[in-house]
Amino acid sequence: MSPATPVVFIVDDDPSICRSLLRLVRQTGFEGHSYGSAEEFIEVQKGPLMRPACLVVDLQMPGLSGLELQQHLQQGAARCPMIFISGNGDIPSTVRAMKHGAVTFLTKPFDNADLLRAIGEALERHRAELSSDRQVRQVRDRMAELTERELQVMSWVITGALNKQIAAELDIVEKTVKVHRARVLEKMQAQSVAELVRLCSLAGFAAATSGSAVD
Amino acid sequence: MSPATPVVFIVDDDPSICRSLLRLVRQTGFEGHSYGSAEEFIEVQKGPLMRPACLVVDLQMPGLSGLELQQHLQQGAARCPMIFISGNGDIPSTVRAMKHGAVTFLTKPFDNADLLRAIGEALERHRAELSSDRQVRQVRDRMAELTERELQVMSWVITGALNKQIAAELDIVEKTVKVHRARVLEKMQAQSVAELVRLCSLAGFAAATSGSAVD
DNA sequence: GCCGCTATTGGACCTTGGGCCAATAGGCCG
DNA sequence: CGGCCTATTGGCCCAAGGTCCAATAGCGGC
Repeated sequence: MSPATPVVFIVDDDPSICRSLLRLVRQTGFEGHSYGSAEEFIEVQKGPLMRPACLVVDLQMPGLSGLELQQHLQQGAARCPMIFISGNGDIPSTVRAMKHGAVTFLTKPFDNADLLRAIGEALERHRAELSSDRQVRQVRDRMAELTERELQVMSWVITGALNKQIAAELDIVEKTVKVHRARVLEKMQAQSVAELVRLCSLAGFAAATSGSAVD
Repeated sequence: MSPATPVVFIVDDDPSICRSLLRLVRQTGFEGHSYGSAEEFIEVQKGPLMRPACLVVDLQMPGLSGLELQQHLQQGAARCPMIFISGNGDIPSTVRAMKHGAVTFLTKPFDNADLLRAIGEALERHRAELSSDRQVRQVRDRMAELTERELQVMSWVITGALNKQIAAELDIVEKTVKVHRARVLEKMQAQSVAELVRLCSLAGFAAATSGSAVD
């Protein structure tokens, strides 16, 4: 929850653009780093980002293009919102970038205020994403400590099934279910079934074959 | 769940485009309707859409533009995915359309296959949206039947609070909480607290001041 | 004033959940 | 082979949830 300074990464093959943008973001109070190519950025920024960040990237560059960089990052660890800038971008590129989650697509020459607005939005988006990811990871970590049996029991508990029903389902005695259930709540650090349900839904953990009340 | 034929609305001020697109979508097996202006479409399509639908709309039109139509629909009942087509669209328009949820933005002349692909995606998206909306509406309807007191009790029940705690919180006797709790489960058609939690989270109903296990 | 809805409470009774202590059995590792 | 972990079960007991029947009180409407 530490308010680490947001960082803005700039990827452009034109050094003068890099310098100019760096100056702008630093003046605004962000940390800034620039890279002359997508490959260079990928090389340097391998691990997952631990603080709010965003990318300002040129569409056309020698080597990997902005769109290719976007695609590359989406399946990597260093995902973060991207802002595209381009001197002569086209609509198909814009559509593709936006469909893949770009914050915006600016055409040169652009207004500094527009870029800063976009950066603000990107950082905010990333902040929310990081926070959500942290929660999910935390829940997943706890879930990883469960034994296979406990996982099975949990998947039934969160459907609202009674211990008796779970016991029948797993072909064990009700007493055993109680033991597992208790350990599940303990390991998951949930004070109640309601909270357990919440945690599981947060982590995208599906309940066992349950009948939902809504079609 | 009836597999009603999907419908494609076409909004373009050029009658020949309308005719041509209508022919295309009808040939493909969809129902098609065309309108010569955004206003005309708005006038005809007031109520909420009950089956998969999408809009193919020209960016520039006399009167309301495609973007303005998009904005208008977003706060109305007849929301549905939009596909923009334009002879001379620009990147800012594209960005704006995409940020507001457009499926894609095609430039004339475009490939029929591209349009059909986009229509397919739009209809699929709308199908999912309709299904999700239906669920939410169903839960909301049930919730609307709850008395104020029952609503209060529910908001505590889904935090996992004990009847005793809820009683203290609302300054009533535990017995009363049990009565409300039972009526809540009945009215919400939930077989268990777990299911109730799920329903509430689906409908975006927040729990009472609860302490979550995740920060 | 009577009726219906809602909120509230009481009591009796049964079912469930959960904690505590203890024990057996299989599998894995040093 | 003796620990350690996991799964499993038993008994005992208490707390909490759920159900049925019943009753009082306030409030708006006919």
